[in-house]
Amino acid sequence: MVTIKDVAREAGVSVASVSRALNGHRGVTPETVERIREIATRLRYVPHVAARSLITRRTHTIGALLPDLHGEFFSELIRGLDQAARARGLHLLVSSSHDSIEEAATALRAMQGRVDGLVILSPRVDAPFLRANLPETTPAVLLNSAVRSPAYDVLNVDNYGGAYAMMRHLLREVGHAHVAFVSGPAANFDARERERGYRAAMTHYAPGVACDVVPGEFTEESGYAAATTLLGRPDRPRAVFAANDMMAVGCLYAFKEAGLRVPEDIALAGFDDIPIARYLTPPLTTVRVRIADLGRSALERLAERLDATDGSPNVADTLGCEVVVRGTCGAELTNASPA
Amino acid sequence: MVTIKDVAREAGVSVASVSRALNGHRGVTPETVERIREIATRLRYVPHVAARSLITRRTHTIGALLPDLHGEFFSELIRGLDQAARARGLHLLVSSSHDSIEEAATALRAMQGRVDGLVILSPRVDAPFLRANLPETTPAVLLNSAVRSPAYDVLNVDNYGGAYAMMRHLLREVGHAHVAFVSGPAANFDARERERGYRAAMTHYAPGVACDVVPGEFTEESGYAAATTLLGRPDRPRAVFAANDMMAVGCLYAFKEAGLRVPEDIALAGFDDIPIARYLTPPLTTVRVRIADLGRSALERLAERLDATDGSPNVADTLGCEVVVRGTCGAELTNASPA
DNA sequence: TTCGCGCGCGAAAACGTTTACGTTCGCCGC
DNA sequence: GCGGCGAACGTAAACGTTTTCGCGCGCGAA
Repeated sequence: MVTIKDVAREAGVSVASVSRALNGHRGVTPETVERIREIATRLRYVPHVAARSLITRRTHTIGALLPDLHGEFFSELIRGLDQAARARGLHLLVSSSHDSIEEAATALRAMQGRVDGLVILSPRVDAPFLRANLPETTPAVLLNSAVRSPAYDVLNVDNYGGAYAMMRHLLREVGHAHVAFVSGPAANFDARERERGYRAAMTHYAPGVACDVVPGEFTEESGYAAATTLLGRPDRPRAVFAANDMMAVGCLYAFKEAGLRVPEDIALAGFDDIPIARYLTPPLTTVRVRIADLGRSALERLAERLDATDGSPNVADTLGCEVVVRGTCGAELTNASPA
Repeated sequence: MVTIKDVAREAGVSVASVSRALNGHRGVTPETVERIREIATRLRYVPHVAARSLITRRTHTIGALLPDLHGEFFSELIRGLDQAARARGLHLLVSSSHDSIEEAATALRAMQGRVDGLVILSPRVDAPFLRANLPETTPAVLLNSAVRSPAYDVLNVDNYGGAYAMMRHLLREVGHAHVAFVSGPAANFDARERERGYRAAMTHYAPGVACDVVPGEFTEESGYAAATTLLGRPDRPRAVFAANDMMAVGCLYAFKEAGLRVPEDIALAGFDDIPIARYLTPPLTTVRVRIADLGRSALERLAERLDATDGSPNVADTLGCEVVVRGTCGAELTNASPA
């Protein structure tokens, strides 16, 4: 293995000069820099990462702590994180699929000293947990978290706004008089925000109409079950808004089984825009979230915090999302008919 | 920050004893071990990773070099890698979305010294590339690679076997007399293997019938285009096998547009079992690959190699896949009709 | 001429571990 | 009683960097 000493010897200078030259510090003439550079590349010198971070106390690595999430969401998030990290010369250490909070704690502890900062996405993580498991010197940005603390940056998808916008679309633009809502698990922050958006939009765009919330669990099966209860009522709703796409899929299957036409007999909308959404028949109207952007922003926020030596104030911010109109909401039907 | 010295001082022993005690080496009495352990946890001592790997020359981290792949494949692979890594106390450094080979090279170089070993999945990586960019001391296992070299472990999905099995199903069990094949990009190793499986099965199960291969690019659009050319022929095929699911999706849309019923008028099969597959109408018959298992195996292979000081011989191995019969191949039609 | 100052550079300390090598001591066999 | 030996433990070197400090020197200003 070739070390900095070999380069120094070959160049006839001290190791200090080599270090300075290669790191672009001042105190070495341009000619010497050039010579050292040339020799370093010729010898294929690569600085020893551990030795360097032993003294600089920087790893140039950021950790991603993720729950057991699947499919597109996961890969899009990593894609965003990875791209932004590479652009800044940082590395990405991932640790995913933590079902339990204990697992997350050990994972967090194991990352200790390996990372300069953390991106944390976990529905169960709260402030006390972080205080207990995260050394306060390590900066962290929390994704989709209910935590509001000056100690951490928080970056959320605008679940409230997205749900509100979808409801606006259904009630005002498509013209449904009433919309039922299939909610997500109560413990989930995203789910709560989406329901809040539903309720707010109902009171605004359908004043006097009572909210109609059926519980779900973010799974296809729970969506199917929720749809079944809705259809079992004497007055079945003419439009259903599911708090995520998987439940919307469950609803769609239940509706088809019941012989209902979507969207003519019953309209449907989801949330997330998973890739499946556009391949359903009919394609699912839903709310798109730019996951990769979320990851990118998170990493950039973190990188800034690492560069800034002083503590600029931590902030909570949200990332917008947009309504994608496809086949299930009945928008074409309304547009086709004369206004 | 609390170091090993603090623990030593508190326990009234030397740093050497602390190191030995905490690492489970012999040469220290059980009572002392216990005392040191207790003090270490009380002081929340965490060994400094960089200092340790500076001298042990181990990072306990493995790197994953991945191309720009999307969706389920990516996340499933990482899931498998991550689980196996965690089980062995290893960490996972990912670097993904490398379109060009140059990008992959810099990524590989940047991982130098940060990882003990590598899992590499990249259609473009070949032996010369690895020799040039990978220090030969770093073990690597290659995923879905055409490389056959004693220097590297190779772990492949059994694309040949999967394609062969699907063709056997279509020709023999469903009873199609002929099947057309939409191939993938020629540069892609997976694609070539799948085509090889198609051809072999044709000569075996449909001797005398000529192979019928239409080029595709693994994209939905190319699948749509391929289907259009097939339908434009005077004698359109009664069954089509697409080299991956996305192209099958494209075919399905083309068939529907042409007013054909699937599978009554034309049968269809894909390869990969992406999540979309089961939500298509009708659900897509395809070949399932256990991606997470692939990741798990890769990491375990690598971990073994790291533990084994001597060079056990490197091997090339394949991971099986299975035919999943759904709606598009026409199997129920045949089964419903009297044999 | 002289003083000071900045620049280029080298020597060496420091970072926190692991581990090779001593040293002490108790014990066992003769 | 004595030599030898192994167990328990300490000392210090080593890993490869970065960075502080100091030194010499050239140059501009007084």
